[in-house]
Amino acid sequence: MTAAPVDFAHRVTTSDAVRHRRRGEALEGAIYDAVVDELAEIGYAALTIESVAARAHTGKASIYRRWPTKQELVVAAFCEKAGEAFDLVGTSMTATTTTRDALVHVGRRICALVRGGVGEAIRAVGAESSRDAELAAALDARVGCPKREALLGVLQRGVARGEVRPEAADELIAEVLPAMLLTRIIIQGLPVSDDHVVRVVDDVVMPLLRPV
Amino acid sequence: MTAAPVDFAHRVTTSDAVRHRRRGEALEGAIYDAVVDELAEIGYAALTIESVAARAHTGKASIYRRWPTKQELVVAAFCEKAGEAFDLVGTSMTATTTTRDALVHVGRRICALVRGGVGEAIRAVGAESSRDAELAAALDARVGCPKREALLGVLQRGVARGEVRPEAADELIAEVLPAMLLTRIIIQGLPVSDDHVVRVVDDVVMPLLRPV
DNA sequence: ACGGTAGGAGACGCGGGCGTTTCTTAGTAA
DNA sequence: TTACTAAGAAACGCCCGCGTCTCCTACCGT
Repeated sequence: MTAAPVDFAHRVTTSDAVRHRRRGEALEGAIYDAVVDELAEIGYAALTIESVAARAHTGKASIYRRWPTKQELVVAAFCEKAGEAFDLVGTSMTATTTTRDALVHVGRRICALVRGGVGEAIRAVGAESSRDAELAAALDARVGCPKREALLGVLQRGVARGEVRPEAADELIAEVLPAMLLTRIIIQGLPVSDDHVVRVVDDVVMPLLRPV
Repeated sequence: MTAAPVDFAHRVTTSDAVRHRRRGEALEGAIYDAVVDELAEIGYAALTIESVAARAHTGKASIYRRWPTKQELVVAAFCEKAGEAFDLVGTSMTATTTTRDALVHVGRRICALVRGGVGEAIRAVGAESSRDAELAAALDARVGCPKREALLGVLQRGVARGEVRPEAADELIAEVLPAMLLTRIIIQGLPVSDDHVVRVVDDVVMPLLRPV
């Protein structure tokens, strides 16, 4: 015994402007954008699948078809946005770029990435990952590793150029720059200016690197 | 027209063990403990007023009577736990304590504080505070300021003892130690060993402080 | 030109936490 | 001792988001 059929004829499916119907990657991109905007505006806790669907002008079904849970959706959006951020570090250095300038560049890139909705995602997903080892591993592979390698790469290049003492090309030292920026942005919630990045590099990181 | 009165006579209000009925501070302390345990086990998102009440063996009304929202409850619990943490820094140093040992001590204290449920609280409340300036200010006054002052105090004391170069008694330098520890614990969700604290102090912070 | 597939939109039933209220009773102050 | 306040416990109605399902239709391959 099913319920009486509902009359759908009254619905207006096309608004006055003829709506372009997106598919595949174009749709996924729009959903990722909606996720990040939603994170920035209302935060992870208040974010719902329904709110994302509404903002992306799509149906809930199109989202559920791709990601089973809110968490997986946010992780996917986050990885998408964070993915290329560190790949570009290597390619943007020329032979004349000093280690110091490379570090400033990486610092700015971290800030740009983490500003807005993506920072929210880090907090929220990081919170989950402290209780979910699988998620923690996935995040580390996608974001942690690239970041570590990018920074270690800069330091090792510096050693080769004679700008960095060899013992300073170390995982712990490489963590200093991201740690200083991320605590500000994510834990304290303060904005970080370009000027601040420069100060961290010049007053904290570079003194640790310089050969005696 | 009200609903028909409900018969409450069937309720068993006293379990077999005679339950001690707490009041005032004793009750509040039990609720704070329940909040922190709940944060550590299921996280901020999954925490509900009902789950806290159940764990603390109290009624929801007793909680709503004190805190209007989940957020305020968690903030209160967090401040309670974090409150004294930094006050003790000054008193635990003797005349013979070196700057290096004082820093290790502060580092361990930060780790101990942030481990478990309190770390969860920082993440969650920090997330809110990026959208709520008033909350951000309250948190900074309760936790951020004491932390900064404690660390700057250690550095200034080091200057007086000749262990620290004067220009290093700086806000930015003082941030290095907490930044290195907090990113590990809160953002990456990794445990931090005593050994790691020592390495951060000896390999990162101390080299920044030493007089030429 | 023409199915088939997937997208936009939203109804639907369900579950769970919210905030309130009700009731009994333990502890406290007068 | 007695009156009063607040604690422990749970029922209640409400709202809201979940996950599914249905409907219409734009787009794509052939």
